[in-house]
Amino acid sequence: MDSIEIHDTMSGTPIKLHNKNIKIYLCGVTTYDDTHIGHARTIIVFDVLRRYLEDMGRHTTMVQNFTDIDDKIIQRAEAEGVDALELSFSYIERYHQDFDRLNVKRADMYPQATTHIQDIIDIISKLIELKHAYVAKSGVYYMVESFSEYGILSKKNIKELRSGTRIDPKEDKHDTVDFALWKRTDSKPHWESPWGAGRPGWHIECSAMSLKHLGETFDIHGGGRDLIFPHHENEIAQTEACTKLPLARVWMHVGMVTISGQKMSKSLGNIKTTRNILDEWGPNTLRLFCLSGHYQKPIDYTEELLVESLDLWRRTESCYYTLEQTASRHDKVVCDEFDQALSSNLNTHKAIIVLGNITKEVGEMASKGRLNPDTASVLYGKLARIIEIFGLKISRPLDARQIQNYTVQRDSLRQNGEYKQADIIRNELNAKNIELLDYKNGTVWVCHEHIQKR
RNA sequence: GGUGAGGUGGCAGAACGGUUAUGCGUGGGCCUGCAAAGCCUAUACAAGAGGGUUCGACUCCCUUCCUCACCUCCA
Repeated sequence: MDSIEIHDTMSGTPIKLHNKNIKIYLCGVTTYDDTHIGHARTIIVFDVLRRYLEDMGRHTTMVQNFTDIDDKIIQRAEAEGVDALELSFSYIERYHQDFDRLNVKRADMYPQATTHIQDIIDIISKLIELKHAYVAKSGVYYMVESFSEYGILSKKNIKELRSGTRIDPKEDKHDTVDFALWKRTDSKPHWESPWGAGRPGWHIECSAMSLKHLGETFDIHGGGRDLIFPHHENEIAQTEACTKLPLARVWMHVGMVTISGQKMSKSLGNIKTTRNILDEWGPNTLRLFCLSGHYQKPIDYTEELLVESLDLWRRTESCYYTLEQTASRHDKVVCDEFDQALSSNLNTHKAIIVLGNITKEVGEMASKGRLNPDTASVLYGKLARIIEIFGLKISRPLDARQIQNYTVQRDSLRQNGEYKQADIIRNELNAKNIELLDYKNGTVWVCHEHIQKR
């Protein structure tokens, strides 16, 4: 399988990705708080996309930004009496802790707005020069009217947007739909610019950083659905006004995580943090949860869905160890159904069913004593590859040989009818998250991930 | 109001113009020294409502009702 197509928000159609090197810009987070599972979902989806592309032999370049200066960060810092940039820094650290635990591959680069101030100033200057932006008292604004394609991504028209907007008296922009590129201010933090001290507006950092690190046109620009407007629309206006070229070949947007049908958001106070879920359910369950639905659709957060994901993970662990201990070869094998699912718009929902089917198939054969080393080898190869692409991680025991010895020892005790002794060994292993599966043809040991829930 | 996505069996949630999605749940059974895990089997014959196209629609078209998201910060 060497082709993959992804649904493009701009055209509303699937688009094939042809390039050998796929350049991806993912809009990351604003660093004023811990991430929640909505963020995690988007990032996990892109992680799987990347892993899959790389498995196909493509090269990927992934750039994911941190918006580390913004009004919210400043507000939060003031409330806590700390420095805004230090606050950002600490949340970036926490971000990495969480997503390393989630086994998300690090992006090739994590550019930050505050380390690209000169690039931001440069692109604003160019926009002013090209008459797409103007300088006002309170700062520099983008002139939306000047960009004829404005609204092309979000399918909005300027007139309607105008009727809906409120005028902030602090802003002296010419048109209510115009948005800030540079906000003039003397309060900290601020940077010097040709238009006085201030800080960048939201949106412009992504234009500056994607242009700098990925070039004028790259393959995929992505993020959560809620970024379509205004964030991505404004990025298009900014970048394309400068380059006259399409910013991205494909716009890929991930659906929201909802709670009882409503979007998870700060204002509603229905947040589940990544860290919290990770502590309770572990990385693998959370990943399967995030991949359980099609990425374009919302996923409703429920404990039941997490339990289902956990059950699947438990079956996957058992299946993996069963195959590993039966197989004669341990190399990766392509699974067509799985690839078909992922290559058509990254249908992880379908791909997860393939995973479920493998566990079922193995369970069936093992329970009937029909699993032979050859079959096991093929299935092992498929499973191992799926686990890799999904970014799951099988837990490993400290001393596999010792467990193997105990298992053999217990077997002989059982054969001699010394069940009490045998059960002591089993209980000891169970206490260490080692489960013994007594199949017809023998016993397989499984090392389970320690998970707080259940 | 505009734009986009939806409304499927007890619940969650797919694909597809004509064949069992799948998972959970529920009933019964099997395997086992006992467990655990697993297996077998049964169970839903479902498509918001109303029209139309078709030999045939859950799937296409029209109408209508409802839900969600975005239109202000948001992954």
